[in-house]
Amino acid sequence: MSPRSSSPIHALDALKRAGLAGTSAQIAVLDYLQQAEHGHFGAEEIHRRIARTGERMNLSTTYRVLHQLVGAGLVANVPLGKDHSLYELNTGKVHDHLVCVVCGRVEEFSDVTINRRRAAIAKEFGLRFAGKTLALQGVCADCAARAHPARP
Amino acid sequence: MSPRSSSPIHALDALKRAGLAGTSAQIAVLDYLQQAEHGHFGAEEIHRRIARTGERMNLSTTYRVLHQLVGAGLVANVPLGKDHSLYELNTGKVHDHLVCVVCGRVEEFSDVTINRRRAAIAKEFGLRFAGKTLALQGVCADCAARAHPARP
DNA sequence: ATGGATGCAAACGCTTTGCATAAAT
DNA sequence: ATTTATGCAAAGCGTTTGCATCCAT
Repeated sequence: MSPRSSSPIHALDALKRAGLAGTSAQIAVLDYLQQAEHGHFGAEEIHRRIARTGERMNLSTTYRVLHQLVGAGLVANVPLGKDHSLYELNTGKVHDHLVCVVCGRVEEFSDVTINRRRAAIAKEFGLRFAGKTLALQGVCADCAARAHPARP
Repeated sequence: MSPRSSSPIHALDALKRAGLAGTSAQIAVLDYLQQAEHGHFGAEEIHRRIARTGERMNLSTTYRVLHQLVGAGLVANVPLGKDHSLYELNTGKVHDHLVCVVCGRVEEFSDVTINRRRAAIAKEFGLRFAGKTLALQGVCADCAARAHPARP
């Protein structure tokens, strides 16, 4: 893997620009999410990973920070189905997700046709658009192969 | 309103055909969902409404029955966003939902273009399609008007 | 000294479970 | 007699909250 080297300064910058205090907890969370761009994580996981780096932080703080970051528009919380919602860096790009129900892997995609229809439909129903949830669930190729090794 | 008159016999029929026992609890739940076709309800709500009819049923039984019905394909559980999932009669028709984040109203829609793109994308990613979640969230016309009565 | 951020523990809402009872075949 | 469904109460899970403390301005 080639994780872009840690960028706590960059994170601090972004936090300040977003009007947040830039506490060490905020930095730790945002920094982790930035390193793992295009990664999708549950709050527990984020917390656990940060704890591993030595940073000592309470889980409730992780939740609180996550809320702040979402509020500030730096992070997005994506509902991926029932009882499954993850946090990701908000890149500003509209996209949706594919989720493997076996291994939990998450991929992103973006489809202009879907996006257009989606907007049109909301308008049609007089819905002042506020958000969307689109996740395709299924079994990814790897997991399918693993389940039926006979027929790869 | 014109609620099609109660159809416990029809419900029992459907249950038997689906291989379920057809207990009074199962009948009550399915019947309620059938009467309210195109309605969307949380487990609590279903339970409460049934209780009102005199039928005495425990909430956990409601959940268990709901599971059975979903398993049998008679009912679908639709995740409508974070911490929001409702049960609806499974009519077999593919459709998605619009949700008003203010009043909670749920509308259904079905868009062939979206459905097609969705299938194509899943295939493209090698995802053996298993399900989808699409809900558009926003403020419905009524709630918008209520919020800004000056500018209807 | 003021306001926000934190840890901790306790509460939360929704859902599931264990177990003993009851019903149905 | 065996299986299946039910009620009840308790636990579960992920998340949120109250409160006292801590930190930074």
